[in-house]
Amino acid sequence: MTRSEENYLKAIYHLGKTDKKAVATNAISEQMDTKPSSVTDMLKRLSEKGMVNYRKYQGVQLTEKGRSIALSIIRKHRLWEVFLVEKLGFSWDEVHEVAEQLEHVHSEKLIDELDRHLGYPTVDPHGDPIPTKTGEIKKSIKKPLSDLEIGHQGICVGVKDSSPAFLKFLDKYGITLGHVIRVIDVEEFDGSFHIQIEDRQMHISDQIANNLYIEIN
Amino acid sequence: MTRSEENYLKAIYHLGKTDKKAVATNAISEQMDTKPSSVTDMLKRLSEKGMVNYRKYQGVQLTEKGRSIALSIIRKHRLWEVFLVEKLGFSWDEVHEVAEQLEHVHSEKLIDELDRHLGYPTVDPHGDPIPTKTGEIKKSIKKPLSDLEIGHQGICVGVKDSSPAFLKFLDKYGITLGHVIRVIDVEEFDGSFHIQIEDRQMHISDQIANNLYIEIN
DNA sequence: ATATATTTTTAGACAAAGGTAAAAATTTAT
DNA sequence: ATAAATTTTTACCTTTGTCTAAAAATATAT
Repeated sequence: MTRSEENYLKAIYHLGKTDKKAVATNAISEQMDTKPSSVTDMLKRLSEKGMVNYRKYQGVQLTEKGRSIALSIIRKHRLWEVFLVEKLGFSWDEVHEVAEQLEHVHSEKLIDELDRHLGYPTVDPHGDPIPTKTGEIKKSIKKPLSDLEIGHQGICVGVKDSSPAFLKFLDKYGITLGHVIRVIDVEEFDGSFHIQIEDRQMHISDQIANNLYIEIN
Repeated sequence: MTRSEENYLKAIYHLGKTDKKAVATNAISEQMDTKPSSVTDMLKRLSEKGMVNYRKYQGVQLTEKGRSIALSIIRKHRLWEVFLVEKLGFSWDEVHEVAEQLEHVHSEKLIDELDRHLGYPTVDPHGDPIPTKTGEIKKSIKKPLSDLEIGHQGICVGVKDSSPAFLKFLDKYGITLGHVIRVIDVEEFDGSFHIQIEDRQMHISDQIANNLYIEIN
């Protein structure tokens, strides 16, 4: 497996994980920031290798083999993210780029020992589940705050849009990863949210609520 | 810098570090396990980029820029080796291959934090010095046991030939990395060594003595 | 249902990094 | 000082992974 092949498998996994339908060439090209023609080339290569089922003009789906490799890359990515945050003091929004590189280091022993070193974590710093060695993965229990019903609560684990402006907003109002957030009420006329965050209460727009990911237990 | 360019710079550094003369194309090709023609191509590329001084048929030398990059790769390689041994429980002879991959991960913050996490080590698990962030490196203080004078001692830090047969021999006689070894006497007629290792004494052939690296303080 | 728009594929090119085989330069040996 | 041997380079080919431009297939709209 080359690095590029691994990245394609990962992209196809992420694009296909919600519904079980085939993933479109253009969707992959957008996700990977390459041209559709390059994607077509790679899909043929991956198909040759038995990693995907590809039918011209119909999109692709991962085979069992492809899915298993994709999950092993995701496992590595998320374990490294935990390492960077827990051991090296990175903040949750700095880890992605570095983990993108570390995930391609090949060594079974390395990842097994890293897992042990970290105490066998089950989620990464963004609240996403870490696949097991055998490729099992818990369905993500993360959803936008805006999907919570009144009275329900969860832990703030991430953001959808991580623009500097939004991150600055969170900082300003003291909203941090790990905080417990409960929906107290939703305004009828503008869809804004009245929330309890730790020991205080505040109002946020539905746009903000839609960008905040909450983990429910 | 591509991965391949980084590997060439590292190879040229290692081949050139003893004497200050230019490094030959064939030497590089042997070290990197590629063909001389491929080396010539790469030397031209590196020369374009100002990493080496290259004169046709005369070999290459690193420029300041090239040397500095080579040292930063070596720094990363050795810090990762320390990490693998100290934190993940690898043995000193398992780390090389994995460190070869990790050394190409690009992130200044990553390596700074790793250095801190490891307590700013100065040597890797083989006793080789770790270059500083600014590219200074202590001359290696490692030499074969056979170079020690009678009465002198040092710490066993590695082997020259790491064949399984030799490693098995060391295991059998309980010679381990980190042991203090002192030369008690050298036999005139066969050059064999009488040594003190930790709390016991033993006899080893000059061939063995030549294969054991000792660090002197 | 046919025309238009969009998506996907093909064809052909390029750069990186490698390889072969032959030519050129350098070194060594007589 | 030549001849022979060795080293290095050149010229050209291969694979990976990308791109552009044009052609083909599919989807959408009137």
